[in-house]
Amino acid sequence: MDTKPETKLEKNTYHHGDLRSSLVDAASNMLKEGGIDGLSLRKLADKVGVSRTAPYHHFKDKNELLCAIAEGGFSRWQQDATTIFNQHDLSPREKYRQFIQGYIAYAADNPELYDLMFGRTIWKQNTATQSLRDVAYPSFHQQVTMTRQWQQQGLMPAGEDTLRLAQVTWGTIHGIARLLIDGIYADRSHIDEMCDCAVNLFCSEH
Amino acid sequence: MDTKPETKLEKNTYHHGDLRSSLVDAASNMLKEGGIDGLSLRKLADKVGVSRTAPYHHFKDKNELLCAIAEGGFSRWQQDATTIFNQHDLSPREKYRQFIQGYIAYAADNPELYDLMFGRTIWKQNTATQSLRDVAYPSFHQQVTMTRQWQQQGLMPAGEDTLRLAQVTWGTIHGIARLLIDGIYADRSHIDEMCDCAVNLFCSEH
DNA sequence: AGTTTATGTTGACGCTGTCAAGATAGCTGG
DNA sequence: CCAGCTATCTTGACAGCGTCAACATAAACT
Repeated sequence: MDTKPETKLEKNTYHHGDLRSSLVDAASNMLKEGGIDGLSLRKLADKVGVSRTAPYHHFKDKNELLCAIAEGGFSRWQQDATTIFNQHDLSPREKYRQFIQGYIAYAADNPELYDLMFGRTIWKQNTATQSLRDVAYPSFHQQVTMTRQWQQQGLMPAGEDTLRLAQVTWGTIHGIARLLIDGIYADRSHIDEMCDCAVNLFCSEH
Repeated sequence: MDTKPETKLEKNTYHHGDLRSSLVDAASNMLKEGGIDGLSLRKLADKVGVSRTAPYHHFKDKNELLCAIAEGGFSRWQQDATTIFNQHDLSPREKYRQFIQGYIAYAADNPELYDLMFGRTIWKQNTATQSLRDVAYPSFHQQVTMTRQWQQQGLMPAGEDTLRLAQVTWGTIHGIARLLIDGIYADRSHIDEMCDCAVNLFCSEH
């Protein structure tokens, strides 16, 4: 409600006190609004109530700030994913279906964040922070681990190489997610049907 | 070899004569080098040998120029695709495999162009030119037509809704292509194996 | 208490896309 | 052939961007 950055009381001190996390929070909101290009360090500093270059004492450049935001995105998705994965009362097939739906729902609910997490801005230029890598790589690797498990459960063809199978299946849900958040699949009402179709293709048993 | 834009002879006239297509050509090269963000209208004008704002007499803004480049990309891919599709001596399964490989090869060979053609810059903001739509929409639709044919040939499951099946299969190759060109799948040497794996999953007969 | 270190500020630079206004050349009609 | 119109190209200007350098303040440590 305040325009001034007074989270508690009297914050008109010279030092902000908690600028770094305030920046990440505000930047996450700005990202949600206008995407990566719409996230301006100058507007961000203005919104938090500091001068233009204050953020540079907490992030080397815009890329480091983006990596910090992405980090939060991976943490939150990791939570969602494990929640789905710990529903032991579901059949493997149903659990896989819910995983796919949850994945795409996360992307559809946070399109700009997903674009940041899995887009070229960070990975193509190879500018990921070490701490981002520490969160992201396990998330990538988990896809392979889960695929191996699905193969052992007889859900997915055991004959295929696990890594290739994981690449293709993740590629599928990533591709559908991207086509949605990039505005090519405009109709969001058929997500569930697409997920069902993908499950039918990938999973043998009914 | 020339720094001056003399394609034939004496072009030091006030009017360039063929500026529009020169711009699209040079812009396509710049796109290939530095991507969408690296494509600067000012540098482009400089490279072609005109002033900063000359391009604005041929394109309303940067978006219109990007749409013109994308248009060329769709035309060229359409040619590649029909070439593959007209190889009547191949089995349906082998033809599908080659289609997938050709698709991903096109993306991998022209990563920035592919990003432009199927990325959010144009489609998310809904800023596609009419003439771009006229080329792109048939290309999107062709995916559905081909899928129906593959279903009729018994290559793909006839029970699935054609549109959903097309969305999922295209999503798959699009997703793999994106993960490659966005730098997440760094190793390009396993593309063929991934394509084979996808074909195995999607196609019933062996 | 004095010095170092962390943090915040103002100024400046070069880059970007794009609008406005003026200059030039080619086309079209009398 | 010449007047006028229009398409094209020019320079000037503006706001916005990321980021570096230099300086100011406050906190922390010796």
